[in-house]
Amino acid sequence: MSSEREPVLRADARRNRDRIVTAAKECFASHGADVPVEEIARTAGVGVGTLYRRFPDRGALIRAVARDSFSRALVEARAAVEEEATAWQALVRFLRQSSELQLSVRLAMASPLARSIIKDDPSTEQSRRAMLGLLGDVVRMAQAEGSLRPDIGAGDVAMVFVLLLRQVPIPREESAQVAGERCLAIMLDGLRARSATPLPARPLSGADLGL
Amino acid sequence: MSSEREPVLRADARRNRDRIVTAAKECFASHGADVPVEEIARTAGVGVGTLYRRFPDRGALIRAVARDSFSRALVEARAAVEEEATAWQALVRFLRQSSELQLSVRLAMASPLARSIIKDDPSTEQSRRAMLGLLGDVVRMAQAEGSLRPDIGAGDVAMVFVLLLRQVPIPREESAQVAGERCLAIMLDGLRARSATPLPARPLSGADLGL
Amino acid sequence: MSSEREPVLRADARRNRDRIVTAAKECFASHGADVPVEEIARTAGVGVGTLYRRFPDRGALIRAVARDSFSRALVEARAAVEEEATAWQALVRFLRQSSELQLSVRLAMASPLARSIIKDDPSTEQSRRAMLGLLGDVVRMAQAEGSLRPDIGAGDVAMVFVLLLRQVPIPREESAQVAGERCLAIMLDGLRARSATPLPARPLSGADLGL
Amino acid sequence: MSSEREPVLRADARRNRDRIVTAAKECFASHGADVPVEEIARTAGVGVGTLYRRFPDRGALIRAVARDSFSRALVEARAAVEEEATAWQALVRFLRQSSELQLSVRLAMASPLARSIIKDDPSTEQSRRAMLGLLGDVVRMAQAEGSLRPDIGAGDVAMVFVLLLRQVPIPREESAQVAGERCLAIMLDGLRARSATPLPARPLSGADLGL
DNA sequence: TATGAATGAGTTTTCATTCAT
DNA sequence: AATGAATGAAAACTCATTCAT
Repeated sequence: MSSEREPVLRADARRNRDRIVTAAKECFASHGADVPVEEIARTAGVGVGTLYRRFPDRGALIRAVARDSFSRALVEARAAVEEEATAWQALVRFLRQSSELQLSVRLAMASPLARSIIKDDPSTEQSRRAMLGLLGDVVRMAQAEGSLRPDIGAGDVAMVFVLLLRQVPIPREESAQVAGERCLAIMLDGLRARSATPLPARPLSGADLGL
Repeated sequence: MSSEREPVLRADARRNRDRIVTAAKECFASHGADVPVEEIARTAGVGVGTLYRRFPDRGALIRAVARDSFSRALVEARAAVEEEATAWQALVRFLRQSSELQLSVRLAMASPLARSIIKDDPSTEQSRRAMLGLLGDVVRMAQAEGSLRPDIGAGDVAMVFVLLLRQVPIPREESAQVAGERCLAIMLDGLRARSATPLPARPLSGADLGL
Repeated sequence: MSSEREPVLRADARRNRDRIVTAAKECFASHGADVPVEEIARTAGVGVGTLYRRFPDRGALIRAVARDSFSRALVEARAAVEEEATAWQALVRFLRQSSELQLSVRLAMASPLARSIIKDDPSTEQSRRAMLGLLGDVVRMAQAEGSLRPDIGAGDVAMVFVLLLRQVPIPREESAQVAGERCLAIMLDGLRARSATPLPARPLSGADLGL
Repeated sequence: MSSEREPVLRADARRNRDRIVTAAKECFASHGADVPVEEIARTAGVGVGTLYRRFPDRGALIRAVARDSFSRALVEARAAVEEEATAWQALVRFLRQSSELQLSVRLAMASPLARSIIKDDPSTEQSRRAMLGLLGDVVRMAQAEGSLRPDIGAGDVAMVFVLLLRQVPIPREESAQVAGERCLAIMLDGLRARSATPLPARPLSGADLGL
């Protein structure tokens, strides 16, 4: 679902493009945003030239990965809203299954360069907006059903969302799993309607966060 | 409080060393963990040669920055425990004033290399342990005074701590301030004793997280 | 009049070939002898594959351009000899209308590679010889009619010819026109029979110049 | 005599810089304007890094070579004016000893890129202007002494000058020598006062040629 | 000791040429 | 036969690290 100016690629070229984006995701995740382009090419099983034909520089690759991740996350978010019985359940699933975004966001934080590249990309921007809109709906519905504290805005949820995204890499697999769940549970408890301590200032919108 | 094998430097050499560490912090923060060594030297106002005399390689610099940040954070944590009236207050201050650690932790996440360097440094390790011990004390005290939910361990608090560290860079200054406060408040609500929903698994220790 | 082993091409293939040679001329002229093959293909409106089918490598293209230019120049030279009333007039027209050769010669000078390619091409070589023979005739005739100084050989005229070819690119169109004419006039004055100062050494033949 | 922003280099650095410029001249002359940077470095006996420290890209190198050549040519031109007995003699020496400029000019013509780089360089521009002024003086003096035809301007001489610069590379050494001399002699005959055929239009100034 | 010049290995990037569609 | 995608060798360029001044 990534689109740069795609003039409809030949089937094989399309396949290669996808393999490259996938490889870039993996490489960025495991070796950081500065992994040699050649390593990405090797992982994708193509020559560097092929990679450069599609992505003129590292920035284009970062953009493509971000677009891909964001658009997938959006798809998932929509599914959550549709399939879950209550708004609160949708919110929980939303927060829990944020993994699709993990990579790009981690990437985004990693280098100032990547950050600015992603920030300036209209396509990613669009996904971000759409997601924010969806989030706003869910927030309102959850507050209407009385599960979410009322002094909360979509921006606040987005922040929690982003915080959860950036899970610390924890050595032991099982611990990581548990830690993630507990963290989420603590956050959810902080978001629940009952028994909340009043928050400072007013509910944040996405705009407040520059989202 | 940074120590590599510090043979007590002459006053001016000492000054140089400090300027370099400070410059490195700034550069890492603004240009990422891969800023050219030369840029750091320029920022510090010294030649690369001088920098290399003190820090044989990039790893040494990263280590020094991490040590510096961790030790400052430790000092601050001790002050919090000493000066605050209740354990809960200490915890709040602890979580709120985590800024000193922000840079190194962000750095730590940025590149896998930096991560391993920091992980393997005994001096940072020591600060980390000390801080974890302190945190354990405060957790127990806060639970004893009934302010902190009982199904929480020092590891859980550490995770929340780290999460808060990685605040998203938010464009508008005021929003960033407010957002940070609200996020903290939500988390604190999630940590409060009253009205908590049971958490999954058991309380996490620092060891669980590899800390 | 270009021939490599031309097995008589189909009309459309022929058209393609010509478009490529023309495009190559343009590209060489505007971007130098090192313009990417792909740019030439794009200018010609064909794919690289098509270009490579006709011209196995850059050398073949250079050769083709040179052949084309030389053969056109030869045609023009013959017309000059036939149509002008006096040998001097033929010489003047010869020198003035050298533009057809401009490109290839500029190209020839541009890169040592191109130089050697052109030098070794039998077809271009043949045109060169024919032109030199023609030039020798005209020189003799002009000297016989008393218009050209006697201490001049075909080689000398060729040199002047080449010199005039390499007109400096002059910004303003009108100036360029005038400058060219004046330059030519000065040279012609230097070549005239009357009043010439004796030249050093002996008349040069084409062979002297490696032509 | 080349200057870019030279903050006074250390003696050894200066020496290296000069070696690089010299090597570049040689390499450009023998292998064209596209000779690999590494070859230039090797010829100069330095590492590529050293070359890139001084000259951030090929353009800087081209500029430096052009500056060097132009400024040397200027020095030579001044000497000619000072040391020769008559203006005509100065002019002859001027035209004959143009060799200093040969390389840069040939280079300048070779690639459109190089051409624009040289054209836009203020330092070279300055040398060009100075030389043009000098030429104007000599032209006036020579016309006053009755040796140079009166319908000639500094621009015309400059054109002849440039034409002579671009001597074709002639295979045999001795022929090249002779050919150059004869060419010069023919041109001089064309420039002489006596017996000249009126030239078209009016004397050209440097401005007319965009010089 | 401080400085910044030199080095060259590692990366990025381009482009001639081949080949599948 | 035409096209343009893929390839990889070659060239450009960067920067960590060493060393002469």
